[in-house]
Amino acid sequence: MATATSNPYLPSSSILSSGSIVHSDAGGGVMQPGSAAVTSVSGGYRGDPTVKMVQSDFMQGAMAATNGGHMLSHAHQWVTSLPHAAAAAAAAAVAAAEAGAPWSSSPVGMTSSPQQQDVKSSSRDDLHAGTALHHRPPHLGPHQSHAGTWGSTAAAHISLTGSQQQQQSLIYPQPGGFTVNGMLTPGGGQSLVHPGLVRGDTPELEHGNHHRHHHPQHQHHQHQHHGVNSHEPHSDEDTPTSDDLEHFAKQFKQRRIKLGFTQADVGLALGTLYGNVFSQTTICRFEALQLSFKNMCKLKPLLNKWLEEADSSTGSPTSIDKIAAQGRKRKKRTSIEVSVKGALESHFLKCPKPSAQEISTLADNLQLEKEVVRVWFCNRRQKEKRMTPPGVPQTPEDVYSQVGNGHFLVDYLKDASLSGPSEPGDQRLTATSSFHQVILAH
DNA sequence: ATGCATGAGGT
DNA sequence: CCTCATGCATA
Repeated sequence: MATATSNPYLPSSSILSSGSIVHSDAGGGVMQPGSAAVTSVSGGYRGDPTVKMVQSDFMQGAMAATNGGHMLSHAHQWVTSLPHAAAAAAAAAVAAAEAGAPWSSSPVGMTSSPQQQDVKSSSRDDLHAGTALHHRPPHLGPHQSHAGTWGSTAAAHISLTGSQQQQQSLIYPQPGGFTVNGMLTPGGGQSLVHPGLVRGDTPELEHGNHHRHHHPQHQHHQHQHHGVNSHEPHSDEDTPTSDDLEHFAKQFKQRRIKLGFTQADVGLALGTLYGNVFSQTTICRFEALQLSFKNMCKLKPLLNKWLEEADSSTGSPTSIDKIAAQGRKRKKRTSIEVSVKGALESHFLKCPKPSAQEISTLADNLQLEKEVVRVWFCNRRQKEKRMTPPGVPQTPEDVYSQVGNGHFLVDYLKDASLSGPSEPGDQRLTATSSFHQVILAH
């Protein structure tokens, strides 16, 4: 890492267009009128005031037309406003309206737990003291109520499925006991971080060992509760099954919550414990089984370990450092309008892997940067490979209802035809264990 | 909880 | 350019 190139990301393209109004399309329309695709701004980091721009555009909701190629939604303009001097206010970003996709639109009762992670805003250069953010609730907890499955193992070696091999061997501090969490910052302690230092490693996982190519697919057998205790892949080398993972994820989440930790806390703790920090996002995705099978396997041991220590920690607060956000220049998240998403979705169904040229054309039609479209497809493909299909709740019942109004899910067939050998080895693995599996009609 | 993004590896 | 693992920024 260490790419110190600071270079503001400038959207060069400024397209204009006619202002056709009327947007709004069914689908959810939960956005503020007027702004369709917005790119929210974000302050510059370090002493680099970036240009902020706002793209506003209006469009009509024309979508669906897959081939026709006239689903355009044109018109959008970029407004650039230059920040000058300390921009304190500025943050305003706008709102994007992406809302859920058709299939995943499940309002769900999200637990709103305020937690933010990270504050950045140093207008000046350099660091500033960290802000205090946590106030981790005292984990009171009666730890160890049931050691159930994985609880007993004293030390889970991180040997996972062979995905990650070396890597975190360096750090492995705190042998027995102390705290696992680096959270619990006792009011006020905060630490900064050394960017890039903590994790000097590369998660390399490759497909060196191929042994877990059995996609469970549709197996709806739930065998849990082995009368006695036996289950669980004895933490050593064995590839967990989807069921195992599903289970583990569930238990994990439960314990975590019981102990009073947030996903972010855990991610941070993992970093201090093993040297691999993870974000709230990753933990969240793990719990929701939204990672690839391989990735799940890789993370499980780590989380397992954390869990063990977590409930054994008597509450000795050990503060540690946390990672700081480094000054990086990230392109502002582009919000793609619902109708545009619909169009993309349609194309995706036709062709998950459009050629560069096709992407260009599409981008042109939709008036998005080509890169944006390319990335969209990449992400879309990734989604398709996750363990838990998007939007599928954890309960079978809901699945159906969801399906009812949603539609396509997985299906997939291998590809590898079309341009050359695509898809290295394997990697797909859909299906959690008990439910779902495709519907897809088209 | 998720959408869009970045980057490391592979081809 | 893709795939994959991850995460910032958001809703």
